[in-house]
Amino acid sequence: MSGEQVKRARGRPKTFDRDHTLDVAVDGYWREGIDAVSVNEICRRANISKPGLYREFGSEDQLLDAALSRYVETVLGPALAALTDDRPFQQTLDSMIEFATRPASSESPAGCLLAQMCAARNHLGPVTGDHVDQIRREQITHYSDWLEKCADRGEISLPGPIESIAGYVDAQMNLILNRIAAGEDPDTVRTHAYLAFAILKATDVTTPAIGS
Amino acid sequence: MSGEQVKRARGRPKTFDRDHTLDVAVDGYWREGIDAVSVNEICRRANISKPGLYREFGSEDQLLDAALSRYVETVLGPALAALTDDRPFQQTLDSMIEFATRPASSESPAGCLLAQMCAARNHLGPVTGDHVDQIRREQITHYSDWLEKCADRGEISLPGPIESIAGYVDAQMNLILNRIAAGEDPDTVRTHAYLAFAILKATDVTTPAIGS
DNA sequence: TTAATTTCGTACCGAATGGTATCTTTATGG
DNA sequence: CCATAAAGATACCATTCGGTACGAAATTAA
Repeated sequence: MSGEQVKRARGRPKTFDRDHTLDVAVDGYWREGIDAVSVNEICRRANISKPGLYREFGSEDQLLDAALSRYVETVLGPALAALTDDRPFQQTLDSMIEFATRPASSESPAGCLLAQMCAARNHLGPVTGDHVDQIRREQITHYSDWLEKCADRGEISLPGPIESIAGYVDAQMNLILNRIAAGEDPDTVRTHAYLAFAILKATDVTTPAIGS
Repeated sequence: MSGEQVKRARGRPKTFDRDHTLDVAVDGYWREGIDAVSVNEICRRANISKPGLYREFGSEDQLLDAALSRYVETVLGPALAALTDDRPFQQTLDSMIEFATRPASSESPAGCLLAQMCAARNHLGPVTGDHVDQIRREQITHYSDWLEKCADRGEISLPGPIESIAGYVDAQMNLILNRIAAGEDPDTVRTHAYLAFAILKATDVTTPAIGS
């Protein structure tokens, strides 16, 4: 048996279910929108007391931050793992788009909590806001690495600096996710997605320099 | 001249300044976000009483609807007029993108109130919601007409049914507007915008080269 | 003047919000 | 067995929200 016989802390044993609370919070924020779910409502759904929640998380901002962390761990991280599988570009792109255009189900809501937070960046508290910025930077880096490998393999051509293209990919993915979350037709959004990513396949490019 | 000597209505003369109130509402919703400006706040800023506002508009939903109407009349309509000027495709596109990526100024906020409402479609009341849907359909029709003319002139090639491409253009314009509203760098957004619209110029599709 | 009519705005409503003060409960340490 | 400590939750706080009851004010019609 594990020597995990931890010396209990001094006072009354904690019964607060952090995991369940975060599950409830993530699901609510993701499915109905951040602004549409109050702290009170989360307490009601998770069947916990408000002071209990505040003892655990400190503030609404920090609760949102914790929910984002959990979302990244359980949903976004696994999904982005597809980028490092070194499969052919088209295969990876297909699975990314297929994943992003999945409509809401009883298991997981449509869209993406992070994309939603990006869109509402202005309304976020300082903690969550900084966290979102950081995650997004990391995400763009992931896209950048992915694109670089595909370009090295000659599977795509980059019509611009790779950081810029990675930012483009990120923006387009967020667009897809938020359109799906808004209830738009998945087929339409998929078609538009392939249009937007077609610029990576155009092998004839000599892109006319744009802008100044 | 003016036989405008209107017989005054029966009771106390109205002093409610509808125009000014709508100016205040549009500016607030547009600049700070719909959810970030309450009815109370609009009353405060417009220096009107709340019952006065409710007597004029009926409900928050209807106030938002009236604000949208005003926005379309004074901002969106004039801006979309560029689509019917029959200028060369590239010129029209340039001015559209230039207009959409204009950062916030003291005169007009960044982004677009309609694009903002589209993104928050779920949180809108029934009146405003239906109105947004209708305006968006009209807008896509405008894009469709514009694209059709440009295609007829051989200035662009359409990589799909025109309704689909018009929807793509609409989605991309909304993306641009909302990124600018979120405070992103205009140059970056512009670069990405030209990437997204590059699919219309792809002359690799055996397009009869224009004018040699 | 007086009655009818219309608009005005103060002052209020109940509900919901994010956040806490405080007392009770349950544990450990001496 | 009592003190200390931690976590429990009820019941409350001030504020804001969208929305309204209602009497005062201002006008026309008689």
